[in-house]
Amino acid sequence: MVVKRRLNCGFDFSGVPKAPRSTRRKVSSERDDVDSQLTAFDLLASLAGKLLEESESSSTSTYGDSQEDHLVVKIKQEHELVYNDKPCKSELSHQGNLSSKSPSDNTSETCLQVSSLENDCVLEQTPVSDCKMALGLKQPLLGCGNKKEDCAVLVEQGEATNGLEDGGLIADTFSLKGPSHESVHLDGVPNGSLEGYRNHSKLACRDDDDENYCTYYKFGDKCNKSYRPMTRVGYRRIKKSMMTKHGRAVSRSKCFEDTRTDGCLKSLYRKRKLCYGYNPWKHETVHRKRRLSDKGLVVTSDGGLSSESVTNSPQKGESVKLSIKSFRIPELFIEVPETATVGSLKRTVMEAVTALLGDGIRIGVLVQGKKVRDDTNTLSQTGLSCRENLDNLGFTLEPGSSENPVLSLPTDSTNLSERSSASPELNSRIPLSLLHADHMINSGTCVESKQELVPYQSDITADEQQQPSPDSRAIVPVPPLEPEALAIVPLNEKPKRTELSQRRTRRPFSVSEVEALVHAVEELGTGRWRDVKLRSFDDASHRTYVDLKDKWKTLVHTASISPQQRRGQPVPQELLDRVLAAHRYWSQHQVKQNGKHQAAAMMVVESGLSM
DNA sequence: GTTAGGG
DNA sequence: CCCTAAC
Repeated sequence: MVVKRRLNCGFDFSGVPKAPRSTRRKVSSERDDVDSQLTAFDLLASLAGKLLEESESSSTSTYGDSQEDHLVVKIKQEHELVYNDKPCKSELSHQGNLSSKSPSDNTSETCLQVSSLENDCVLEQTPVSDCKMALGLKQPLLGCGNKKEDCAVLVEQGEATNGLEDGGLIADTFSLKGPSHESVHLDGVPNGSLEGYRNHSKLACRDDDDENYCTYYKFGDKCNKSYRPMTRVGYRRIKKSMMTKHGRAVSRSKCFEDTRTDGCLKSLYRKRKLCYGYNPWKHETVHRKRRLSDKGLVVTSDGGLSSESVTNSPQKGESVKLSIKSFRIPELFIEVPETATVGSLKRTVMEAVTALLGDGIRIGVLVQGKKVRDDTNTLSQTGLSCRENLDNLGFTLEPGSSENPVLSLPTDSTNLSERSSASPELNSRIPLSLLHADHMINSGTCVESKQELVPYQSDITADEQQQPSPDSRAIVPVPPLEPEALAIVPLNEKPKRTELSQRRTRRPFSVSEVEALVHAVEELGTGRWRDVKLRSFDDASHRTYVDLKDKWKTLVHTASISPQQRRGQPVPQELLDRVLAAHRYWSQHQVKQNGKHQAAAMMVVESGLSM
């Protein structure tokens, strides 16, 4: 099996096949110009940054709460088969040795908590000092909940990285620790149980009302090889969700059962800043750990970027008070070789997150788990006029835009649905990735779905999806908490490309582009695609010279077949004739001649003769 | 990093 | 558009 790495993040690839350039390039370079998009998140981030700056001088923030703030990166093994029917203990017994708690990192962090009060968005600065990363494993956690598929390994984040290559860690949970927590954090906080959250002994197993949660450590090749799902021998997939955590309990909304964590907006803000060239994460406050397998590793995040735990305060009059406790990073798929270092893993996750956020994020509103798509309705009309309902209010950070959208996509998916013959309501629940981009493009309204670029999944969807088929974790944006969508998702279908390396959105060449291409090739020939790119498509960042080469290839083919056989947007015959002429000419003259003008002139003559 | 060609 | 090989 060929191991494929999806990111180029400075791994040491020596000895292993290199990842395709096209893939490695993806994360970092294909979003250069996407930051111009002003999204709600931008506003939020800007506000956060502003307030952060202002508060840096006068740090009078609420320290009390801050110590309970921490960011947790959860990684969950997607292959529940690994754990099913296997006592956790047996897997754990010989695995306590990776523990390498490293309280050396004294990085001080500042988290921002966002709350909206009386229509004014207030950012409370809540410094979190000493966000340690101790990538060590705590003692094996022997407890195991009912849902073994949820078994995960908690790993303290830190500098300690050695030994992981050999560890054979099955599943992990990353946790960003708050200052007051020396121990492992569970990724879920029992309702209202901060004490339990802090209690190490209770960390072993979360047993929520909603779900039992087993966390444990698992090491050794035995685990790796014995229980590896047969479907993906060479890979490990780990569900990972990044979320912020807060010690105190918040909403009991069923919608956010696994996300009752407090927010650290700063984290998002900082990620966002990365997109602008500033990389505060270089200081590594992100805590990630990896799961290692014999060949590769896939880290994914849990579903949709759903803001969790919206709390509210008693309201008076018309106003609505709410606070956003946390945001979650959308689905992330990462593959790294097990020979990669932890540091490179960090970079990988960093790049993935950056790429994700860099494409822009939109805010979605959920009411009782249902996505509210009509932006025109008032809150009261949406049913958000009372406090009780506010408990069911949620937000999602949705995949935003891609670069240079042809048309601005509406913030809701109604538009997409309308193009389909089926009912909008139904289609609104269809994972966008299942709506082929080709269809949308060829349907005449050339709107590129932004959402197909960066999918997300809701917690429930992600979790439920992985159960019937580990490999079914398609990168499909499924509206959060709309279980109906599950019936549509082909669970048995094995998506070819998940992870980050999604296929680029198809961007048919326009006639003008074809004309420019033909013109350039007429002068430069067919062996200088880089020059063609620089000459005529230098400003089209989405057109690589490989694209141009490929397009020329198809143009030649198109020009060679009968018009009846051609598909897609018709290319003027005049251009096709020029294509054939240039192709003929350069096939004979190669690229050796530098006398471009002369060559071009000769070509014109010859093409004239042939025509 | 580019180019060429198959998929 | 992706992937790989070759340079």
